[in-house]
Amino acid sequence: MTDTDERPTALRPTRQRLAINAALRSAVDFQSAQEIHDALRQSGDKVGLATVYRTLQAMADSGEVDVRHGPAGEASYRRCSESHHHHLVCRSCGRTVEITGSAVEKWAHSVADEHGFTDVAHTVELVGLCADCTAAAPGN
Amino acid sequence: MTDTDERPTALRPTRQRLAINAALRSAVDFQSAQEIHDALRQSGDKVGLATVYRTLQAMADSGEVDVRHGPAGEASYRRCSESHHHHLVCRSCGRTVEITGSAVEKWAHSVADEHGFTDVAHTVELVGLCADCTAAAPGN
DNA sequence: GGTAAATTGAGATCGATTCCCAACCAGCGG
DNA sequence: CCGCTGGTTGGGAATCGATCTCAATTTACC
Repeated sequence: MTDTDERPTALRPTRQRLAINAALRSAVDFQSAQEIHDALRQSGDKVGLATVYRTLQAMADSGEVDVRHGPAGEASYRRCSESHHHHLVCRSCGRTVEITGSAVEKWAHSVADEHGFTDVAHTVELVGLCADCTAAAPGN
Repeated sequence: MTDTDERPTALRPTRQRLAINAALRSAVDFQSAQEIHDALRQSGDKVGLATVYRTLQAMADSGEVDVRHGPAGEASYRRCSESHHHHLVCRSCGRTVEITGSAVEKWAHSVADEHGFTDVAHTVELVGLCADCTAAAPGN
């Protein structure tokens, strides 16, 4: 365990990774891994699909990007602000709003603490109908 | 195009559908389609996997159930309008504690309202290390 | 320049979900 | 009551996204 744990990111800044990062930067919306892969191809950067998935996953893991699942279950990625936040998603049009909720953070910590839990992470997702979709709602 | 309507579902209350509905009712948490299918089998109700998927999808579409996606991307279903409780899960031993948080409910509603969203549902999950696992935690 | 470890990528594989299509079942008009 | 009709079912094939395998390549570092 000498250097075992102090070696979290032996990540090399390879061209592929930089390209993926750039692709994420230039995108405004959530993109699926395949869309990114495709975009990369068109940019002239030859990157394997596996690499895209690996990199995206690593980035999601380190919190550099947000992951979201579409209706079909496929994951989409988008670079996000570094601060911890959650999402409010429209279940009809998919519009996404980043929200922060210090109240939730505190609540999560206190609840965890109350039960003796430590190192707690939390996932919060709000799903509803945005104003537009509410107005355009059929069955309503 | 003219399906909009007053004749949304010529859905027959078949035994399969009732069985699936019952399975959802007896479950407390989100269940994947396959889990439901499996549970149905054990209950003696022979229902095809395809039928489970179809029915679940129809129910999700009509808003009878909520859909959620796990880390692997698989969909899980839960009948909505039920007790809003959440889980505090130990990421090491899997111990689970059921928790409630009216504070979160309120927060969710106010945030949604703030952004013009309506009919908001929320998913909250806390993951951490329970007391025992914290004590036994390796190295760090 | 040379070596070891990280990284890549093409294709195989996996797992979840959907599609296909013939058998089925329920309601009902004859 | 009987057979017709259309929604429904279900087993397995087809899809499709995501992951894994593993040899070749690249990079870091000496």
